Amino acid sequence: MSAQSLTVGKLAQVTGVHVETIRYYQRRGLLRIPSRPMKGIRRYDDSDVRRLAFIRHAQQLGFSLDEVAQLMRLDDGTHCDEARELATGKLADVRQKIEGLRQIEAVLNRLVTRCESEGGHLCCPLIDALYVLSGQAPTRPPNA
Amino acid sequence: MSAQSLTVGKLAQVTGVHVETIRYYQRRGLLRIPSRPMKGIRRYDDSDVRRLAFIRHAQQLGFSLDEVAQLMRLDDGTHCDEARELATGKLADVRQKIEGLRQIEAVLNRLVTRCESEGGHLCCPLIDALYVLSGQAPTRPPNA
DNA sequence: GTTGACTCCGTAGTCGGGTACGGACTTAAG
DNA sequence: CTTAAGTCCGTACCCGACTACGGAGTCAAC
Repeated sequence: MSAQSLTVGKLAQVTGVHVETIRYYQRRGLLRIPSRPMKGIRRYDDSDVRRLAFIRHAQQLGFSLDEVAQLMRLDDGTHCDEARELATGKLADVRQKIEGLRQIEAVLNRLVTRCESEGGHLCCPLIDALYVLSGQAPTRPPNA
Repeated sequence: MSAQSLTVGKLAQVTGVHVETIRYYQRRGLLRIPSRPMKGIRRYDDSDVRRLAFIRHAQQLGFSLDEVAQLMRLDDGTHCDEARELATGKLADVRQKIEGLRQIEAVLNRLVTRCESEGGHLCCPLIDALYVLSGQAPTRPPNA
């Protein structure tokens, strides 16, 4: 059931990507804009379905749309090195994020545990700690 | 050298938080707005310095500004349980993010490794894989 | 008493990845 | 032939956390 000659609506349906999002990707240059035959409706095919899958997969691995565009431009079999470099960089980013989150996890876990044991009668050790906290956790916590 | 009677500029200087950001926090209700004596200039003190530190620390642990506001409202010693609940929830979030990133790391690592060994002559295994990738990685990859 | 730095305040813009709206058009079904 | 659904297109809006701008007022030094 591979797809040939789909309308945007159908393309959206089979890929699970909203019509507006498809148009957004086209504006961003991630997806071709098929010509419209005599002012008619644009038609999409299997290659568009595949491209949308590519975009989704790359996004799931943490690539931004700009990076996805870069990757697509490298898709001619002769730029394997560059693609690998991009992925290697992303892998480093991911590992760094994991490390940052682990530090956060440790601090948060310590605070919660302390709070549970010391309990809150007249003060909450957790909230008190937030005023003071030394620079253990990364300076760039959320996202980045 | 604790601070008393600072101007916004000085407060910004000692806390490292930009003046505009301080005003933004005030608009969001995270920081008090001292009254201005006879149309003069607003004065800040040590408690404001401490509050800004609180905000920064909580942010570093991944709390949004709305959550920081919540935490601050709980700072009277009698709401330790609620605060702990917030932190416990955040801890769960962080762990989930770590798990997601670990899956991403694994996939990315596999792709890069495969790409290195198979090398790119006429095709790049990495890019080819992005078209196909089965749903291994989390559906919500970046941030979230 | 003037100059220049700083403050106050409202409003608007930034980034990334979309989502929503609305009018004009085309197309398929009845 | 009409009507309803779907398409096309531009534009504006959303989130969160800021950042920038610009005019008016204030304050301290010289």
